[in-house]
Amino acid sequence: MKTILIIEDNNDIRESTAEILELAGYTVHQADNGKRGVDLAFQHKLDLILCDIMMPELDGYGVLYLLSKNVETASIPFIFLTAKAERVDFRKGMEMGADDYLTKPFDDIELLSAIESRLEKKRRQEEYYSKSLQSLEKLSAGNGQGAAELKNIIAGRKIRQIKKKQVLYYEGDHPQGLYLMIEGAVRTFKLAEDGRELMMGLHKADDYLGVNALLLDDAFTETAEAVDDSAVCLLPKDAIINLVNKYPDISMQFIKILANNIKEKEDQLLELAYNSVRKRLAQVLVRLSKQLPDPSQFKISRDELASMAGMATETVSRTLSDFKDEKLIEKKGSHIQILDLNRLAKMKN
Amino acid sequence: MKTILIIEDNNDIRESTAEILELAGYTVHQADNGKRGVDLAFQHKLDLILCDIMMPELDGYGVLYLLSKNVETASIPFIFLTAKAERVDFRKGMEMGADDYLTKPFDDIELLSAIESRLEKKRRQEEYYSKSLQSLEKLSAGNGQGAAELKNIIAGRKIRQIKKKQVLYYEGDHPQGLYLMIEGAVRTFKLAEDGRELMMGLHKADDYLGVNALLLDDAFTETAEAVDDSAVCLLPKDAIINLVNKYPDISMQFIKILANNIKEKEDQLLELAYNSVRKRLAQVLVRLSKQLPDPSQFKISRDELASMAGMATETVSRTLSDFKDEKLIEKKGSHIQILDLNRLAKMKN
DNA sequence: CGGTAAATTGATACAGATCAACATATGTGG
DNA sequence: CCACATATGTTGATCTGTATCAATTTACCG
Repeated sequence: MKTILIIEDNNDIRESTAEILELAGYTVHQADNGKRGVDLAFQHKLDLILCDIMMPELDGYGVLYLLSKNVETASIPFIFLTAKAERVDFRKGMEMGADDYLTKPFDDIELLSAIESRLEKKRRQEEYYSKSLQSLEKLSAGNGQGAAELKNIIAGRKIRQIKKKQVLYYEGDHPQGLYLMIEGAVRTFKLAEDGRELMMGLHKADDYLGVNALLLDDAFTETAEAVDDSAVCLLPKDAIINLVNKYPDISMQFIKILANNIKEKEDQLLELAYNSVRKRLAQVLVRLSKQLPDPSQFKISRDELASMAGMATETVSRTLSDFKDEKLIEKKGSHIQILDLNRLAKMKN
Repeated sequence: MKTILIIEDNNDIRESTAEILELAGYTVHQADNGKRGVDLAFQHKLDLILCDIMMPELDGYGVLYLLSKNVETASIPFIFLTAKAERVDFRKGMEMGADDYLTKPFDDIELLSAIESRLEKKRRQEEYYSKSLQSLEKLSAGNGQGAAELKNIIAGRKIRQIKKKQVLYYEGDHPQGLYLMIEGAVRTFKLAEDGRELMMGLHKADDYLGVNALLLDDAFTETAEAVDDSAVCLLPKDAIINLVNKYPDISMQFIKILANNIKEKEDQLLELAYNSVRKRLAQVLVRLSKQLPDPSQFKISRDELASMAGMATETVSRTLSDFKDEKLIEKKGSHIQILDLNRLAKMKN
């Protein structure tokens, strides 16, 4: 039977909720503060967590943060219990990776249906993505012995859902493992001293994330944030390091990833140093069109474009308007449609 | 006894020179055009090459170019034979890596002493650098089995001298192997479409060059040019690839090099995108001070600084003058002395 | 010591940032 | 489903940092 953890400082609420769940046939663990909750989550194999936001010691956000940083607990469905359905809180929680919200007071039906629907969703997702995983196997490429083991590791890992705008990891965090993207898109960026951000890369299905930090055994040098709802698979650090040390075909694979990365960065440097804003933006559009699922049209904010091309958002706006006048693109709001990719790619300074 | 190859289309000159050399006790091979000369150079183990510049089929520069691209022949002393001692020719030849010039007509004494002095120089250099190699061994670091083999490879390789401004390889060339810097400094740069160059890196003793291209088995994406007279050691491609595939400690070493490289490039990107010219130049000076042998003072042209910081040479001039006024540096011609490294490093936008 | 290359300085032009006002989209609650 | 609110995008006016062009001055090397 499924196991559920309740983290809630109010004894009445916690115990009555536990009672309901036990009656419904779940195994229940209880924690009366965040710290204990995290401890319990690490000790037991859980299927779902209910967690209050406002708590002494360690609040709900803190719990979620700690759990999401650990490989084992990151993919456990997480439902917040909250007194007032405050807008801000809701957003913040969802952005951090909570799966649902329950507003107190809730009745039995509300509670049980939220839990069931969440567990069911999880199940369906796992089923769905196990298919994606199979298509990925070609990625962990080839014939070597290492490739086979890598496939095993990938197949055995849970898949983690990431909602749009949610952060996968922050610059300065230490890597838990290697992220393999299953679906969606994630952007990585660095922050300048003045807070402006510069996009370093855009990653889609089949890409590895955090290769650098993992292999150097150092902190992340970039922040990774989901552009769309995405799915990633976290391959544990030790297993990967082990594989790299054991199988030349695997280490060669990573070497190639790194070396290609360098090439890209060098090109970006050259571009940034000597190309006009016009040309830079055109290149960004071309790159996006190649990397995003639909090559002819996509949604992207001016802010993101600006941080990709290293310029001001207003300038992006103006330049896009120019492009539109020149029949290179069509645009409406944040929706951009490429009309003449060829001419964009050949744009001169 | 030493073996010498003469490449010269004029039969009289070639044969009389060969005669002199044979009388002096050298083994002599002769070629009456560039192509045949290159063939002979690949077939025989040579100690020195004499080569005419003006020849049909393949001229002296072509011969030198082809030989310098091959691992086996790159370090053979190369002396040009030339009719008029034209300044331009001289420069060009020396920049391409010729070791000496003999102006026709030359007498026996001139010829023999040039050859002897060149062979002697070579010998002394090898002796000198074999010491450098020993100090390098710590580089091919550590304890693994691979490290030991790498040491062997390095110890067995000839050392190649590179004169200031000489090009080690061009963007688009295919790598022969991996360059390990023994002494001096080499800069790598990329060319923008309009011909301006952007410096990607500055490499000094103990650095590997061309890691990227070699491991990707692709063309060089940058041009490498000596900043000072330098010495490099060319480790043959096959041997390195072999080592990487065989020993995890070696592949890990390269992975670290690549990953660190990416980090650097990312920082440069951020810098280039959002920092003022002032700050960028300051950072470049700081980086130079860290990478060059003498941290407090060095010689560098405004052009090079400009291409490192991605700006116009005039702007470099102006900014350096500002720095001087602010007592951050002292300068005279292309000679720069750092006065306040700390304040330079902390320069704000 | 003279000729050439490199560095400096001044004047000017202009791309793109910034500030500000406004328009349009997007999402939410009634 | 509409109306409101907030976020996002657009456009205009202005300012500024840096490139560019041109004229000297200074360094460098045989």
